Amino acid sequence: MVLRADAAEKRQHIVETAYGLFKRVGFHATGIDRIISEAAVAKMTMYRHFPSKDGLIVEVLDWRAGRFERQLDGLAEAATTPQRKIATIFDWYGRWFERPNFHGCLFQHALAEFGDPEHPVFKAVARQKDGLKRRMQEILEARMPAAQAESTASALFMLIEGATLLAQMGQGKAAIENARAAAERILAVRKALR
Amino acid sequence: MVLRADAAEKRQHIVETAYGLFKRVGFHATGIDRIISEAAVAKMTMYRHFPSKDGLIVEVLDWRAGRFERQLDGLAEAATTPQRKIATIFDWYGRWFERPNFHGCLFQHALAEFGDPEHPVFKAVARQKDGLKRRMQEILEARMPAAQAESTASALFMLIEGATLLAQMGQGKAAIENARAAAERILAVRKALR
DNA sequence: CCTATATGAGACAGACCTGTCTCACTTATA
DNA sequence: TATAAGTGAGACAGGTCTGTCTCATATAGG
Repeated sequence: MVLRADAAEKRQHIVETAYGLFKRVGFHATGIDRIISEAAVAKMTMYRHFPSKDGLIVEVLDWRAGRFERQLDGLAEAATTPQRKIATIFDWYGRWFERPNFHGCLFQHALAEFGDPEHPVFKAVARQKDGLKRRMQEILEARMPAAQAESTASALFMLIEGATLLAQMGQGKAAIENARAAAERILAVRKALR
Repeated sequence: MVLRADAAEKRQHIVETAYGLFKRVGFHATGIDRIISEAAVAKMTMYRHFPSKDGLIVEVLDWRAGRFERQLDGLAEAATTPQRKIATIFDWYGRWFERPNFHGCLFQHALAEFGDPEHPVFKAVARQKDGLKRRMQEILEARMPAAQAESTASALFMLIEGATLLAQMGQGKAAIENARAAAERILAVRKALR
């Protein structure tokens, strides 16, 4: 029972179309009818690929998280020092904030609409956020003890999430600059304490 | 044409009931029927007090923002130095995170569900967030030049918003500690540069 | 007492929601 | 060519949504 190539492509097309709508309109505010209409797909095609709307949301989030991780992996490869690896993450956010179709962080939005910690969407958000925090923590562990790396990564994470919020309110440019400056100070002090 | 005392109380009761539901359930996910049922109020009573659901949401946010500002005002009065005034804000968040009915920041959630900058709800969110950032900026201006106060306030704001996000994911205690430590370092460096 | 105001209860409209189902059609593979 | 998977189109069910409307009732002030 071979899955036809078309089927996989169509499935991915639904994911990306839903992604665009969820991002622009919101999760609850985006109806199934609108997703299938914009994707030019029959309703049953969508329901054959995904168990429910919530299931589709989780897949969209996981796909988006994977793309994010791959992009950061690529940037980290080119960076030589831990300090520069961290900088490339801030670079990524700085570029993201300036995109014309930037609408804030989809994971922050998902957390707002699905506040139940037992809900699969909540868990998908937690996976992505923990992934980013852990990524920075592991980078920092090359330069400081694990406990220090954790608290420092936590601070950098908070700066980035706060900057994303400011960016959604039209202050992205100043936010990423201030976040970067604060991060450099935190890291400089950490280094001095070593 | 005297407004009866009952009417004003009932109006406020609707606001606070809606607040509890929006906070726990979300904005789009909370229906009018549920609000009036929980408030034990007729539907027309609600629609006589508020022009629409969106109008009610804005009033809920403005009321919540006012309560927040008044609480911070009270804490700031007791604090002697700018440094301590800032600390009382972090204290407030630390206590908030530990509350059993903490469900994250209602304004962050509103921003997630109403992403259009022209929407009245978006503007209400921007007012609250700008208010917090400006509050910290004005405190810091007693100790540093305005430009430095702005970038420092921005960094503190980002730490707080990021900590709120972590708190919603069950890491409130560590988050506020790390945010406070990062803030102290940023302020210490700022002071040294003075 | 009498009148204006506020309310409770609930029907109602019109739209939208998720999810299921049928049926005809296309297309890849064996 | 024959078979089966995948699809498009759309009806359909059952529920929910916001917002309007009517009507009976309660109450406060003149």
